[in-house]
Amino acid sequence: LIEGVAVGAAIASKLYQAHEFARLSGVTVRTLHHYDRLGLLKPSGRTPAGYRLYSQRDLLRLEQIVALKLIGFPLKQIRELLQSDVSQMSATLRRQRETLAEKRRQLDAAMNAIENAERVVQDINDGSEPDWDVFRKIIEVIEMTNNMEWAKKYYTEEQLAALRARWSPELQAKAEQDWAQLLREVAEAIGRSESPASAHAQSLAERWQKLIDGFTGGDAATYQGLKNLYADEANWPRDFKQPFSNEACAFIAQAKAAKGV
Amino acid sequence: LIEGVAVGAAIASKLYQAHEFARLSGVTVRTLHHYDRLGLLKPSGRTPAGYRLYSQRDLLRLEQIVALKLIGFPLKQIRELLQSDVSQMSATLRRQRETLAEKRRQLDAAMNAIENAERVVQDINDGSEPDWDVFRKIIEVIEMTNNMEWAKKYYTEEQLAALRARWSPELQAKAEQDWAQLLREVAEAIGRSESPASAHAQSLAERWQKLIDGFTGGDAATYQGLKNLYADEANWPRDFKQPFSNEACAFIAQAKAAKGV
DNA sequence: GAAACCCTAACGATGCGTAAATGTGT
DNA sequence: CACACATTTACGCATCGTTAGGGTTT
Repeated sequence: LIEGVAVGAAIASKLYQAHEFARLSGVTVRTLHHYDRLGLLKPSGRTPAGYRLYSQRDLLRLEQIVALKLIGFPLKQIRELLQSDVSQMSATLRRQRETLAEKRRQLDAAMNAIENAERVVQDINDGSEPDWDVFRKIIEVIEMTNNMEWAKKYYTEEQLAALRARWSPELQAKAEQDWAQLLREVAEAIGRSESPASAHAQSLAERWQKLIDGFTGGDAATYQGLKNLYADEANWPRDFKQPFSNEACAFIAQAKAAKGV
Repeated sequence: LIEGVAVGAAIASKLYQAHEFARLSGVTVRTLHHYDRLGLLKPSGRTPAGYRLYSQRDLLRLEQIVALKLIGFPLKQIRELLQSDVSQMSATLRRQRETLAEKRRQLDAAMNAIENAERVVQDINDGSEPDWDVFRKIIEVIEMTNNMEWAKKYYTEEQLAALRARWSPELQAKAEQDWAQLLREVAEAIGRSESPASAHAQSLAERWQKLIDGFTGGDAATYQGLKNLYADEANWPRDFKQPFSNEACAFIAQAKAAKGV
């Protein structure tokens, strides 16, 4: 008698057991359980023993779910989308595309960093340097690449293209050394209370400018971008450390100002 | 006395409390706890009260962790990497780059599907069709785009470029209708036990070939790719359903064979 | 009786955010 | 006394995979 009811229902529209339905739709039975518990896709019926029974309409809904999942929507949002107004789909799709685009940018940045690190490994393996040094440089390159990603917003596309063409990890390494040396000398000059107007201070200021030009390629617009970057301290990432002290910067600024005198 | 010990340790190398260390390194205190529990970064010491104390060396290690996380390594793997041989870094980096590349491909596929869906929404909004129809088409387009992603591996880059240039969602819709109509007629012909050599069967076979040519653009190499795709049944995704029945396919094949007779 | 399904319940993995409850003292 | 910071413990999130234990029978 009870079976008769189930058969009667089955006549109305073929009902599938979990595994059939799963094969039909390309998902696993576990996934069906999951969606059931989330209230995302409740089976149309149950057998007296509690077995889930899915209908054709369930299949349609599941296909919608799978399609929306394909384009990256989380299940929670899919549940809302499936009962929301279609007129909002346009905006929703656009937002989702932007979300994915952002993820893609991050992936690209990471891949960029890896490529740079791989280049360092290549270069160094020939020199057979100590392990810890190789590793340290890898980390450095990754951090640097990341910093550059962040700094990108201060430059235009053309400026970035020019930078990429000119600025290699080797140049970066050389520049870091030069900056370290120069900053040491500036600190000494400040320690000796040298006048910013002195000939020595002027030569330091000149070297300072040369290092900057080495980075900007002498391009005024790029230089402006760099200045904007340093001025926008409020938006620096927490792990960005100004490479020079404020005193050193002030000293050089005074030296440059004194030049005209 | 006990404090004296802590101070003594602090003299050896400045030690930081959790929140100082967190600010210094750009992570949260919670993250430090997490890494501690994972055994990824144990603080160098503890105060008598159990407060974590971090040293400069800890900072170095944390920077390494952060850098490796930046390029997408999971924490578990980072722990292994930090105690593994540097000589394997090259291969590890390459694998990681490939992993990220795969993720990027999936993102691209999803964005592609969204873009196609957006175009459908645009086109349909003008016709002011019923909501359910709009939504159904969106889902269809997403599924189709996904199928195309999967099918890509059967074609060369040039073939795909040509396909993209020629094959629009509109053409796809038209083609689906045409195929449905043709398949109906073929099924009827089979039902009537028509001879594959009959004139009617020949015309059906001709239309069949025309539809295929419409997709391949008449290019023989693309046609071969398509045949490879259908031959590689073992690798079809679970949700790919052959658009035609085996009987229909056999009937057309016989009709083509009979043509020469 | 056995094969082949079904069910629910619950842990695992990923990387912390966010309390809660409680102790310390930079 | 109170403020700021510390500690441990544990739930939450997202999406199922994977047993485990125990019924049902397309």
